[in-house]
Amino acid sequence: MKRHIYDCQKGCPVESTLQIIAGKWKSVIIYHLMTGTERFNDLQKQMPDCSRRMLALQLHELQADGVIQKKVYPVIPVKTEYSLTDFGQTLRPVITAMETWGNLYNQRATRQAATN
Amino acid sequence: MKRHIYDCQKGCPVESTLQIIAGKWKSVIIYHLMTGTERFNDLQKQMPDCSRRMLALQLHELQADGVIQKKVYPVIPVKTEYSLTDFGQTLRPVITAMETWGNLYNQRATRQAATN
DNA sequence: CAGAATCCTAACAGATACTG
DNA sequence: CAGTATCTGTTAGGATTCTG
Repeated sequence: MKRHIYDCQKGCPVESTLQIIAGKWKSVIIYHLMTGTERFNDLQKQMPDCSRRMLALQLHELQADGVIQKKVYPVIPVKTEYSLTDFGQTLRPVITAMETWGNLYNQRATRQAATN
Repeated sequence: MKRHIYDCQKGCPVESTLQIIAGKWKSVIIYHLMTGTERFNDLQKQMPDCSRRMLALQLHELQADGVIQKKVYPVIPVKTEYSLTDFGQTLRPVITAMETWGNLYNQRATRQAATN
C-alpha cells in the first residue's frame, strides 16, 4: 500500500489513524506485539499468510512511523527483537477494539456454522 | 484489495476484523455513516481523495458483507441513501477507537508544528 | 443523481535465490 | 537467524466515457 494516501490536513481522524495502521498486516503485527517482544521468525509463525518479504516491509514502515522498535543482538546467528514504542502503545485501544469485535465475529460465525 | 486474504479459521480476531474493514476506504465510510444516513455524492464530498469508482466499489463490498444497506428512491433523478445495518452498528466501538486515536494524533501533529 | 464499463499504468506482492 | 535482491505476474485504482 502506498504511503500517505490519506490527507490528515483535512482533519478526518479516521483517515489519520489509517495513515499509520492501514498496511495490510500492520494492525496484526501490533496485535502480536501487544503481549510483548517478538522475534522475526516468531512473528512469521503467528502470521503464516504474510510472506517474509511482506513482514519485513511492514515492520520497516511501522519502524519509520515510530510505532515499533527493533533491537539487534550481536550474536551469531543474529537475534532481533521487535517491540512497541511508547507511541505504539497508545494504539492499544484501537487494536483491542478490533480484537474484541473479531472475537464476537468469530463466535457468530461458529454459531452459524453449528446451526447449519 | 482482494477479498478474503485473511484466514479467519486460524482464529486471529484482528485478522477477522480486517476481513471486514480492511478496504482502503471502508472504515472512513462507516465513520461517516455513524452520524446517520448519507447519499452517494455527499459521501464523496466528505472523502475527496476517494474517487467515485473507488467509493462505489467499497460501498458494494460493505453491502455484500452486510455492514451497510442502500435505499433507492424511485424519483428522477434517482436518489439513494446509505446507512449502517444492525450488524454495521456493532462496528461502532472499533471506528470510535480509531476516531479517538486520530484526534489525539492530529493534536500532537498540530502541537509539533506550532513548536517548530 | 448515482452509478457501470472500459482502458491503462503504477504499485503490490509472490517465488526464489542470496547474504552477513 | 533475519533479512535483502531480483524478477515477474497480479491487482489496484485513476481517467474517461456512457446510462437509466
